[in-house]
Amino acid sequence: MGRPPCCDENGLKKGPWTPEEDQQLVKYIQKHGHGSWRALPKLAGLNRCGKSCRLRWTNYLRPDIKRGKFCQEEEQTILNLHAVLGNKWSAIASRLPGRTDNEIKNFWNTHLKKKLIHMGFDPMTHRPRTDILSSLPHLIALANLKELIDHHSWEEQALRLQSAEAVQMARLQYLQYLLQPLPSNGSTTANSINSFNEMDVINHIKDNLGLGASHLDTPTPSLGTSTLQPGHDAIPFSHLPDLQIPCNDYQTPLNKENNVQAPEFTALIQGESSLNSPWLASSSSTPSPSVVPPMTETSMNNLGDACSTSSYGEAAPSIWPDLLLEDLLFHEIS
DNA sequence: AACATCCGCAACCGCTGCATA
DNA sequence: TTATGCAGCGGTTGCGGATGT
Repeated sequence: MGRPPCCDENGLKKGPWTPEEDQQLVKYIQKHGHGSWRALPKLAGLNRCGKSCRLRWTNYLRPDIKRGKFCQEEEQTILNLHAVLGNKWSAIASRLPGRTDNEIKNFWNTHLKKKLIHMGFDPMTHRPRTDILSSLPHLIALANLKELIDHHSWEEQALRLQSAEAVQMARLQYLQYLLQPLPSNGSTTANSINSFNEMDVINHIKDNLGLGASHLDTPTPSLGTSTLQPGHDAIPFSHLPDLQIPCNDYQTPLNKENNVQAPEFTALIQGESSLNSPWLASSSSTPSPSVVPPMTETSMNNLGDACSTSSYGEAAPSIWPDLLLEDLLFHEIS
């Protein structure tokens, strides 16, 4: 409370540590333990503040630190834990032996966060982003998810239920899109759904599905074979609590009332479910060149099929973008 | 080859929570 | 109960190397 920064005192050294300083610190701690961090620098003969010494030790010099790249399992564990705990880096680090909170935080900020964003997820909520353009990859992934499930007997019944839930979510996204303005490019007017320019919508769909003009401009399907490419990145849904934990009252990640000792949580943080999931299994054996699985003809159909059997559509307002997108996504291409 | 930009990481800063007097 | 000191945490910064132009 109102204390001056410790390093301001007496011109204590800041910045990168030299090998000599490292050696001095390690030597002292190995001999005496760190004891009081505030007292340590003087005792160890270092011209540093205690805080700096503590950080250097915990983040770099500690003998049990594991160095090198994060493996697939570690990455999945971080995703799982972050979905539950949020930015509680030290809590996450405590579940990853040899990794420091700083390292995990850096890895999150430089890799995982971007990855989730690219896949159409909000990195804070781990849920699909609410604007359609950024969530298109997610919708694509959902469709592929269903396709995948249809070709696996693996926990089929349970996953079908989850798939149905996911598809419902996709439909919700879709509706949300209809209720949001497109980014303005001069030809559209914000906040007015009736003022959407038809070509804008079509172009956005084209751009974001990565489809050539022919796919939308002609009725001939040319999306290639309908196989899910195993080399592509795993769908990250396995870490989503509502898809993985049989828990109806899941709340926000930061809600301290979550019972983190529940067996479901234990399974979650150990990545049991996700490690057994077919997409992780398929991706772990192959490098992941692309974040977004490709949309295939079959996955398009699957998404369409699932949506056509849902009751959600009946409640949707009957407006032209609805029909247009239904056509584009579910009928025209197939 | 030179310069600009991007990226990853180590370290710092400021805040919070806990222990203690 | 309040003030103080400390350790720990999370956000942010800045440096150096890698990559692109």
